[in-house]
Amino acid sequence: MNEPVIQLPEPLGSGKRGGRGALSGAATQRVERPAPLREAVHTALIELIINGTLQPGQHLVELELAQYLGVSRQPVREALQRLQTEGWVDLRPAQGAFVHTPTEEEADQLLSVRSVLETHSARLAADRATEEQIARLWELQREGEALVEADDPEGVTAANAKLHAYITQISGNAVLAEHIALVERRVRWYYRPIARPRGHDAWNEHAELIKAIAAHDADLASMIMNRHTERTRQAYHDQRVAEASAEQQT
Amino acid sequence: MNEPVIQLPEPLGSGKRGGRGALSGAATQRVERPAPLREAVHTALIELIINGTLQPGQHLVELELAQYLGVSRQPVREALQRLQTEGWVDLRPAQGAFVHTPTEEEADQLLSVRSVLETHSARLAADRATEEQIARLWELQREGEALVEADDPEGVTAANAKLHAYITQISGNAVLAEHIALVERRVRWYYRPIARPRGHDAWNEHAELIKAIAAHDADLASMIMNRHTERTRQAYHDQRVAEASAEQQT
DNA sequence: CTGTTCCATACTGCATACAGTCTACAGCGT
DNA sequence: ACGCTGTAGACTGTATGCAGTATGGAACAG
Repeated sequence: MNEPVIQLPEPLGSGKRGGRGALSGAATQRVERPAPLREAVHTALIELIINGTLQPGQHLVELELAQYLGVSRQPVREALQRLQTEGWVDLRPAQGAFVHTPTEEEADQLLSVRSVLETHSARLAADRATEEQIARLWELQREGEALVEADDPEGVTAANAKLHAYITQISGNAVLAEHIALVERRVRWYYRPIARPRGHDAWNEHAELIKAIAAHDADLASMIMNRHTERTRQAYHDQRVAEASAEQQT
Repeated sequence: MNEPVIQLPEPLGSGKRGGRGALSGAATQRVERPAPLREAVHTALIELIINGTLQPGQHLVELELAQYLGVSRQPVREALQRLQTEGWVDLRPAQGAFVHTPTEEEADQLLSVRSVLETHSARLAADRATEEQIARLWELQREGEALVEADDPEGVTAANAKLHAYITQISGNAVLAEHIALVERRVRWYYRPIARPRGHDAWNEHAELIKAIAAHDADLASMIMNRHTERTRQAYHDQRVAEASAEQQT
């Protein structure tokens, strides 16, 4: 009825019935549990949603996904469960899974929550950062700046995520990190249609932030991060508005 | 091997094979989707974990749970998936589900995250609260105070949760509400062993908070909520310390 | 031509079946 | 006595089967 016409690099459950990963033989010293198929399916589906292969609102038929990914319905269902709690799909009883449709309001709320969490993370990071970690921050900063110069939006986005993730790591609060990661991925998705990341100014703000962390000035770091994330949120807003008015003129 | 010896009020999937809820017949105008079994299982398991029937570290054997709840392994597995992403259980590949073991560190991190989120929620609520909502807040406040007077710890805890939840609702940020709810339930669990909620002083703080919200003073409301949640965190800490030293003397 | 009813089909939700892996214990060797 | 190896049982991970419901379209009435 529908026609996904989606291409997969490799069939996830590669032939073998037992479905154990290809690396079963390599008996490295570590116990190295073979990752269950559901994990792979989960990852694959997020990727498909983020890159737009699976469009918002689209009905995800379990059997189709299963065949496409080369597994049975079972792992697919389990992955869908998790995707629902993470906000990627909506499970409507007796109807199945639908790719979640992000609303403008929800995007704003996500950015707001992210702002709060990241601000707290910056505060904690300023308290705890070691010299070594600060050095690493400057390293990430230089990498980011280089990518801005090279005008590589994809790279800049990745570098940005990396820097923020590292700050979160420094903060030493795993629960906080989990929640940020959850929000972060969804933001990245919502954000995608209007992709173009902020350039020089964002990274200037990063530099300020790192300075504050290096000085262990928690209040300042927190303040800068708050301003930083709120600006991203504003940029999102402006873009939407611009988009809307552009649409009017068409 | 193990002996859960747990008693269930009623068999979840009550006989009927199709497993549809008992309210299938009542054809009210609304479409009233029959809630899937996995939902019921999910709720039931959280309850069992919170009330201590399922102890931290315990191995959850799917078949046992299934039989106990009167369903098959399938809905149990799906519920476990969700429980994992929500932090209630750990799924070890090829070994199964184990009730998550809360560490002291993790509890502190959760309280910290909750504090940040609730603080933000209070700020937003102060901005948006309507007269009607404020009236409702005072109502909840009175209920809570009454329960404190009546020395009903269970009731106080519930009233507390209700008040906080309502503030979150007023804030109008659904994403924020989700995250708070996620953290909240785990906190309640971790907190349980040292249950006794703070009494009068907590509710005095609530009153101050509601006043600030009623005055639409976002900064003040935010400040009060921050102090309030941090105190709860401190209370948790003190209790742990007291416990530890008490144990020493034994 | 429009609106309604009925039916076929597709898909979900749940249950069951099967294959592979982990664990513990018995038996053997040292 | 102690450690190693082999084997049986238990449990997970995955696949398949089955019943019930939602949906779209055809047939029919107005």
